[in-house]
Amino acid sequence: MKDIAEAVGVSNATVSLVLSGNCGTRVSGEVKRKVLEAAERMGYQSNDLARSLRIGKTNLISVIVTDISNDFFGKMSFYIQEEAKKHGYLAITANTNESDSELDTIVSVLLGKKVDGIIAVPTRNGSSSLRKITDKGVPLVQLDRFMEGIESSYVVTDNYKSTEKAVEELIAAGSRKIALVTLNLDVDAIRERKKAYVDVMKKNGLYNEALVKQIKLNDKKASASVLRDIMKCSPDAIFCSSRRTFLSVMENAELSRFISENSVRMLCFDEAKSYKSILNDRLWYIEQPVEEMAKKAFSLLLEKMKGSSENSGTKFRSTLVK
Amino acid sequence: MKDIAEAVGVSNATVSLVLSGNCGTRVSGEVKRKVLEAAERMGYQSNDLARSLRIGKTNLISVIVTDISNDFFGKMSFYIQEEAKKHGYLAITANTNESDSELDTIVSVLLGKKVDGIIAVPTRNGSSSLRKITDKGVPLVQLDRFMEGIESSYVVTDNYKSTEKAVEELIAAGSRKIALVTLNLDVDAIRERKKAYVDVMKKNGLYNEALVKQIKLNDKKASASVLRDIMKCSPDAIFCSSRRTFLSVMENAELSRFISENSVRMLCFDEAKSYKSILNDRLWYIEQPVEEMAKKAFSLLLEKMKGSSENSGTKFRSTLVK
DNA sequence: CTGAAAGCGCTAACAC
DNA sequence: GTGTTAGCGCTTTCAG
Repeated sequence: MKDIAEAVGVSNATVSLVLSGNCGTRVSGEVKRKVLEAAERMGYQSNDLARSLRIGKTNLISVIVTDISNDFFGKMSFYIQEEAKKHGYLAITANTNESDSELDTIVSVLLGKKVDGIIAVPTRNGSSSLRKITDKGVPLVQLDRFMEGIESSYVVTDNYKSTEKAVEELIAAGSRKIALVTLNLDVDAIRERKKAYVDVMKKNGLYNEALVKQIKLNDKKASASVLRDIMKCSPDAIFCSSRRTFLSVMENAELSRFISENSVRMLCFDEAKSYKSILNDRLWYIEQPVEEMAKKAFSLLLEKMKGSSENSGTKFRSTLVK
Repeated sequence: MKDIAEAVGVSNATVSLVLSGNCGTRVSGEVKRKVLEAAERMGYQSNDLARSLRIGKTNLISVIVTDISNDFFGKMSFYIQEEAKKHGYLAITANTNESDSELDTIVSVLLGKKVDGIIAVPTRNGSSSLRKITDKGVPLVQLDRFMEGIESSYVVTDNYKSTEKAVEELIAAGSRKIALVTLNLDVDAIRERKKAYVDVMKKNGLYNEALVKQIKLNDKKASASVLRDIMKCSPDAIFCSSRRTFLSVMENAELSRFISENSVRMLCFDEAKSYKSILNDRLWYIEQPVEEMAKKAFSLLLEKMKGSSENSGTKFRSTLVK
């Protein structure tokens, strides 16, 4: 910038005014043209570090998810990024892999980078990390899951109701022995889905503990044996309470064969479109409105970044795709 | 930091020395302890903007890919991030969606953020954007594809040889009418895969132009009709020259049924493990050594960030998984 | 062992 | 319309 100022023969300040576009009529057209020309010619590249340091704003936000390889979060972060871009923000995605400690280090890094706001999927015991964010006065929006007692807005889906409806329809369609495959992940979203399943099954006199299977996040061997057990109780339908469990089921060769040979109905909590071509009508899935959720999450964050201290939450309704 | 200095009763400089860990014996144990205690108590959070501005280093690198929803690039960026973390860098991933102009704006943003280095998958006509990076003296490593005339190291796989071998084995296994499904994407990697296929087919007197199909990146309708055409020539094997084309094929209900009913062999350039449970032995895929590539890419970048002006390239060998 | 002070590149009063 | 200047929070010589 200094170089440009010298080259054109004006002051630093003038150059800054022109380049940052904050110069209404303050700078003469002549000078303006010269400055822009020189900047172009000299390949000027602004320095955001200095700028952000000075103005106290980075135009950087971050979305922290628990599993970036999960398409739901992949899409979510994609849409948030798009939305952020529209408003002049850069959104970077970070991945905790469901680990509290990783969440904590990520939060530290982000606070160091002076992000203007954070959209985060809380991990099981991540509340202290989240509190670090709000303590620093950095705007926060919780996504997909909700932790009480944190000064933040949130965006979630109605896990209980969506599951309830889907399982009821499964029963209405004739399924009786509906197995549940869930995850050893103690967060509200997963808990609610299980609860809805249990409630509906009990209400219909179909509940049987043997039908409930839990697979372990980081223990493939144990999970494989759990999956084999499913076949033993010969279910006529399997409800996978997350995409992760659904994929585990489908990628298990034995179980996958069992499903197609016995025309077992599948219900997946989360979009599973690509499997429609194999399972056809026997696959139903619960689709969350990812794009709207992303937009909402960003707009809530934006409000807070603009200075609102109000916290609000939105619970979205999912749809059952048959 | 100023607050800590005041609280403890020492100077700014001393606090900085302690907190940044650059204080061998320079600071007395007593003072050191006090400073650390005060920092903890007051919830000190360092400001990377100021620090980076001062030392001229951000410890931030970026990996620019063309399609983050593609698992190959997803894993790649994951492994690069892991590797970066080990060396004290934060790696952020950006997505060009194969667009030259998006690449260009991303590069501008990153240069503004003063990243210490960039690992990028070039888009078709992205050379001018890449040159902006090198012109600023920012270390660059090209990934997956290679563009001549850019001052950078690179990491790619041997697309030609891997394809050649795989198609030859397909023929050895008895396939005669091997269809090729490729993409309208004019980059070296895709071109080489096609060339290898054509060469091998011709060498074996099996080449037939009707077996070569090209689907369009952003035109689902046109692609669907192309896919239907494949069935007309009743191939006994289909070689998909990218994961993207493979998924298009598998997600097309008609074609997918055709494949299973006629026991068509499938060959996919890229890992496609999850489809093994459906296609079993009839699916072969070419697996690129993602993790090693990621590590190599980062280590090449690291060398350049440490000041080496040498450019080197590595071509990895893929393996055929049956 | 510790403090004073300059300066990274930029912006925004305020002065002219 | 344009220039001068202070200062964002930190590091790092150089003096003491």
